[in-house]
Amino acid sequence: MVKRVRGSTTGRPIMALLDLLGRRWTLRIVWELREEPKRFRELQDLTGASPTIVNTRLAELREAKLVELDDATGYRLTALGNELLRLFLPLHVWSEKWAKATA
Amino acid sequence: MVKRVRGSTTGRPIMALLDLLGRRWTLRIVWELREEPKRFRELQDLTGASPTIVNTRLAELREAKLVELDDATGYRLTALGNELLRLFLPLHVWSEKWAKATA
DNA sequence: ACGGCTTGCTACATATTCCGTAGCAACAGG
DNA sequence: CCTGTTGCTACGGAATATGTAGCAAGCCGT
Repeated sequence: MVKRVRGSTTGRPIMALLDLLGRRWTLRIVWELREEPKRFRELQDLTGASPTIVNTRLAELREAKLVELDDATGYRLTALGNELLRLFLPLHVWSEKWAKATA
Repeated sequence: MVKRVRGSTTGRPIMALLDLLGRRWTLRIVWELREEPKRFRELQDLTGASPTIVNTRLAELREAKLVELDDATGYRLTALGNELLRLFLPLHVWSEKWAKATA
């Protein structure tokens, strides 16, 4: 497994971030963790992704220090991950507007 | 080509949006269009993605009314796309902080 | 009218990634 | 023990991405 981030040879953090978030299920998983911690299988059921992918994405997110595993409660966002999520929260509102515009 | 958005059977716009943005190169392409319009080959060179994918993503983004093609200048964000981008701009600053934290 | 250039876009074979199912080892409770 | 839950992995087939080549249409200069 390659460590280097795809398409981001520039070394610019924003590129690495866009690459990380631009992977199937990554954004969705972060989103599902927005409120309460979730178990591995919960994330599986909620997203509908295969365990292979859930595991891979969780590993990437953990390495990126956006997600951590608390044995007692499950996977949850780190402080850093929460900051990121907060940047994404306006998307929820905006997506409603977008849905109307594209309908 | 399937119209229905992957993994978003719920009908919730946020899921459709997260799915659309969570595809390889989508976020990156939107990002590259943040300032000036770009030509097809410019996007190819900037991102390093294959023309097949660039074309596919541009088609998706155009259908989502986030990107449009102006013959004179190239691909650019629509008004809607610009709104979305503005929600993402704080990512740029945050990514620097994130890079330091993960280093 | 011809060559040379750029435009958006496509074909096709290969490589990578993802999916779906099954199942593992560790642990907890009954 | 038996059963259930935990995180996680193996593996074969399906979907997606890559990399290279090239097409048709338009423009520009000669």
